[in-house]
Amino acid sequence: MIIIADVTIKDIAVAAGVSHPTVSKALNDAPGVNPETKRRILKLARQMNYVPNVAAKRLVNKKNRSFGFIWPKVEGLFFYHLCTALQKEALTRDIDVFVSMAEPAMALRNFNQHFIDFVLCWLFPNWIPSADFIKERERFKGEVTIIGGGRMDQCNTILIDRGKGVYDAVQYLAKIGHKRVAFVGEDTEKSQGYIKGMLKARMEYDPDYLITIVSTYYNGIEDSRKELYDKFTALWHSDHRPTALILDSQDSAFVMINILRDLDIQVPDDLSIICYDDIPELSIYPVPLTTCSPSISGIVDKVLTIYENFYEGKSSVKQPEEVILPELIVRESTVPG
Amino acid sequence: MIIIADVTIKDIAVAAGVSHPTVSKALNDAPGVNPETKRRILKLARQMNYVPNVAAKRLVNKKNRSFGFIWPKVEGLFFYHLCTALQKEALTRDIDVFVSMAEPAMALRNFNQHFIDFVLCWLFPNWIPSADFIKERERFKGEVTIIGGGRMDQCNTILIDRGKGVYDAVQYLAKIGHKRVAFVGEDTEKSQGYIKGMLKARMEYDPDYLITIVSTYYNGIEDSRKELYDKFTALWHSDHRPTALILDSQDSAFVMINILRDLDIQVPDDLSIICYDDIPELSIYPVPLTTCSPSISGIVDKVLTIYENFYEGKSSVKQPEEVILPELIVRESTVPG
DNA sequence: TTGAAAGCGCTACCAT
DNA sequence: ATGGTAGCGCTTTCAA
Repeated sequence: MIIIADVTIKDIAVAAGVSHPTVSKALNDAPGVNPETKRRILKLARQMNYVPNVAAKRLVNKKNRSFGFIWPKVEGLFFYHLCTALQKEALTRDIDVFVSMAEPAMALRNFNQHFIDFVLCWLFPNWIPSADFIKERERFKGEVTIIGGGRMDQCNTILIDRGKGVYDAVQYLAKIGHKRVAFVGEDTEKSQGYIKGMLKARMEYDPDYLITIVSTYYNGIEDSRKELYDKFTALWHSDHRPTALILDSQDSAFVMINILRDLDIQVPDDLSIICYDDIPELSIYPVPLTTCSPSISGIVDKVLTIYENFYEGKSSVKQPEEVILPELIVRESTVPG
Repeated sequence: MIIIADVTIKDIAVAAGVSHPTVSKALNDAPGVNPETKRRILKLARQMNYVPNVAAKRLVNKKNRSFGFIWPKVEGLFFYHLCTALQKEALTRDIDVFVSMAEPAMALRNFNQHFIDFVLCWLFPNWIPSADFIKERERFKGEVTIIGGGRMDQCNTILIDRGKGVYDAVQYLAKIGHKRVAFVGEDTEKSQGYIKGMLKARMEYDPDYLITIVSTYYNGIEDSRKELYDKFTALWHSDHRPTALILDSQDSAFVMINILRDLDIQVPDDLSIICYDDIPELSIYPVPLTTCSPSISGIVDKVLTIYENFYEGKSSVKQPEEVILPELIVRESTVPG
């Protein structure tokens, strides 16, 4: 490979017959440079193909418009779509986005080393900061925003009221006449919201309606499917067959819809369905699914607003915390029950 | 926010009672440091939470064991799994991985600005370098490896012989007795491999067997599904109904398997199936799919080997180019025809 | 084996 | 308005 020595401000200084600090000022729109001199320097810089050395710049001062996202250790397409949306919007604002799939403390450290000064970290409600994470956050030059349920000192927080989202979904089903609503998913704030929603709506509740499973991520898809299949068929053939089903994630949806097909259960005629997470892939099912999901564009907006505040220096950890409420999007998988 | 000044090698030097060049040598495994001194310095560095300043390192032309991956603008889970595998293996080798979803030239520029000095870029065979990409590659301090079919001067290349992969898949089907094999997918090297394979195997070929579709990514899933549904049912009810089907991607698989269900076609009894791309999600189907796919761990190995060569300085753009051949993994979706 | 000094490209400060 | 100088954190050279 041919190595071409980079043009430096000193080279430009020589060519322009000025000193290198003057070139630096001209190039950085700093005050105190004769307009005529500045014009000459700028022109020369262009002609000579000058490219600033970011390492040298960085060694002297710090901030830059960059953004790091720490991808949680969770399968699924939601985060892919979030990243895509984030990248797209950040581009219009001239922010460089990087994604790390490393464990959070490590990711934060990597971002710090590489001068990324705003980090968004998706963490779940059961997360508690590890000693490493705390250390890295202290060392981190910029700002950290935690979204998804995790909390920590010195970090902005965006909560997602998943419980309320599912609660609302249950109320909607009640409103359109359903009496027996089941829930499939992990035991989280979502299942809690489901139970509260059932109580509030005075539905016919039976413990069998709450089908909790372990994430396919930990359990393997095959095993999850089998467990779910057994539990669900038992419920389906019982005397309290549900008329509607809430799926707590795209994860459970993929498996569950598959099971429904095997059992020849028609959606929505035999069973109405609401699925948490709204991603395009869900539309491969014959029936467009009613979903309950935090809006990706809403998340992106909120996060980039925090970013801009940080960049302007107006930043500080906010109280009260921001909360995002999942929205219900009614499509064809739900009918009056 | 509490600002804690970074600890530098000078701080360590003071603590260790040596000079900072000695610390530098110790930290970089350079020769000429008393083992005892070195041990002390290393321990101190750990205790003091020393993190090297990559900008300063870069200023003196040093590499920093970082790796950037440019995620192609394609939906699908394959790249997610690739990233995960890459991250995992890189961790064991102490390499920091960053992912960018920006357009390639922009991504390269961002990586350069942030001192990431090895970039892997997934690009398809029809890709031709944009002026911007060429410019950014020239400016880029480190090394660029292009994988997936794209090529460019000054870059390492890893090709994937998708055509041969599909060709081999056809030969396998021929070997187990199939006579009429159809193909569903985009018009790419894969469909070319399919045609060559059909000719070689002296199969009963009919143009109807080649069902080309536009990626769901550009077309929308609904439209793709409808188009595919029409074409396939026509073929299925013709007098030359296929006994086996090759799907060119997870993308077409998701849609096609859905269609097969609607038509009540049983896999593999009524139809054998081979799918390109081997990802865990495909296992949600009742029948484990026979797949034909570049091995993710193979890709990771190959790429990290190139990385290590680069890091050791033994690097140069290799000729001939490396080629990865997709592997056939026979599962239950194919039976003798 | 060790360390003093130079220098990478840049910006900040303070003279001029 | 301009430029000399110092210094960011690091590696390299070379003398001790």
